[in-house]
Amino acid sequence: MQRELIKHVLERDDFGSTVTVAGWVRTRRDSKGGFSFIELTDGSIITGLQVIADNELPNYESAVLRLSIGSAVRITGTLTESPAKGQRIEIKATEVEPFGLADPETYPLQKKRVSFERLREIAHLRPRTNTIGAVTRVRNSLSYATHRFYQDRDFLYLNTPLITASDAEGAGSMFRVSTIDPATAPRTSDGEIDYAEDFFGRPTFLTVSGQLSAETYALALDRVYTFGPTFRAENSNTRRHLAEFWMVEPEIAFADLNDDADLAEDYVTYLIRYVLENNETDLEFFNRWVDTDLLDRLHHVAESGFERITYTEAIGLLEPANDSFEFPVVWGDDLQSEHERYLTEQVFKRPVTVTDFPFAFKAFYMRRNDDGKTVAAMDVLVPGIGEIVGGSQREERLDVLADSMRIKGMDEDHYWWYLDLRRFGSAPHAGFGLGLERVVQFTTGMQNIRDVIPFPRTPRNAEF
RNA sequence: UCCGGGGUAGCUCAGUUUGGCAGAGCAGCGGACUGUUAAUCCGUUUGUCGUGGGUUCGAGUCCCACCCCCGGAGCCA
Repeated sequence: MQRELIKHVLERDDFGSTVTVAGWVRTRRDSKGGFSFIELTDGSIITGLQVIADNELPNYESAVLRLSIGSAVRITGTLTESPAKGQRIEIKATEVEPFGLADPETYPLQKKRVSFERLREIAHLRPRTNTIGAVTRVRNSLSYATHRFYQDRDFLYLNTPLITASDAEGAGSMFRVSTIDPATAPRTSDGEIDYAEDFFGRPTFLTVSGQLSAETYALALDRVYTFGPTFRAENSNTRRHLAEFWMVEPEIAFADLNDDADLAEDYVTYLIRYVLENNETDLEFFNRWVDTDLLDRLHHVAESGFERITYTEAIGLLEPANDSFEFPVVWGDDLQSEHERYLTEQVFKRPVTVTDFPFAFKAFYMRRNDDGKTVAAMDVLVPGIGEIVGGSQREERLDVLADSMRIKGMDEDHYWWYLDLRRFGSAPHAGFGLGLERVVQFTTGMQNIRDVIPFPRTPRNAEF
């Protein structure tokens, strides 16, 4: 169907030309001067296009006056310089072709602001709002920029499995994948459900990370990245957690923790600069309506970069402020949210990369440092969100890895292929995971992660 | 899962302290006005007070149980 996207129409200045647009009515205002104003949006840009519909139109009474917020319509008209403030151009309609109308008595969206909580209950209609439309465009930009960043650096895009048999990757509870009907489940002699009879002949789950799979390809093809959905069955009820979210996981061979941190910081900086350059109108909208410090903060990060400190240095910075914390700062304990916030929001006022955490509370695959106490791990923390990146240099020494697994109480037999990577042609390598939704939050100022993914999956919520 | 706050008109909320006629703004609808743009002005319709029990002459309000939402914590990205 012939029509031009509004974002392109708004750039034209060939007044007098004929243009056709299609979209959804945002508002209609009738003038007794004998015409109506129609504001039309089509999702291509946050700005609406103003259409003047004169009552000389043959279907003015039957069509134009029935257009209310949410109605779909195609309009052909003349590109005109706008005589009034508020817009540079407008369309003087010569043809108005309505599609589906929207009964204003029952259409849930209003001209006025609708709360984000309410919009989550009508997630199928919320993409029609300014905010969710802008979030969607920024999210798209971040996805595109991700591929550009890694492709430009010779990374291979790798698809790792969503269904996995590793039941202890160490990143929280998993969703079981099964074709067994609980009512007629096959049982073992001791009464347990017999997963040997299940589809894959063993217990299987939705992945909590593609990392272990990605390592196998990094140790063959040098540099890879995954970009896909990830699942956590935790009963998390916070504005920072989802049961289904999207993660980007690069994995690089012949690299140490410093290379890893460099890559993470370059990548996040690239993302921020990309949306600053390509989503200007959306970011201005967020800066005005959602978070008035947003643009200052993004420019500041894009220019001043990241602070990088070790866990031990972080403890040293936190200890003088111990009185202000609910949880005391102790070397050997993991950093609490309040500690992370203090570092990014009070001490440095910008993103902070914390490295070299104690071995005791980190994952088995992280490379043990020479001090015997810490591992080559890193977290990238940002103001307002907390952790957006978690990564490490991987343990490439077979004997040390096996030792770590024993200490963590893991069954080496389940990881025979992972250990094989260390038996044959092992090499130093590193990687990290970046939470896409948390970056969307950081770059839009949106407070709740449920509003930066099209259809959020959280405990008790899978309606849409 | 734990702690705190909340659930009353289509939406946002007041009313709960001290039990006594179910309220306001916005939206919608009707009208006025106007190159308008969160338009403005006048008029007007709208209720399973989250659900189920209980106390009481009488419960939105008090008691008990449960459900859901939001924020904080934990888990993490």
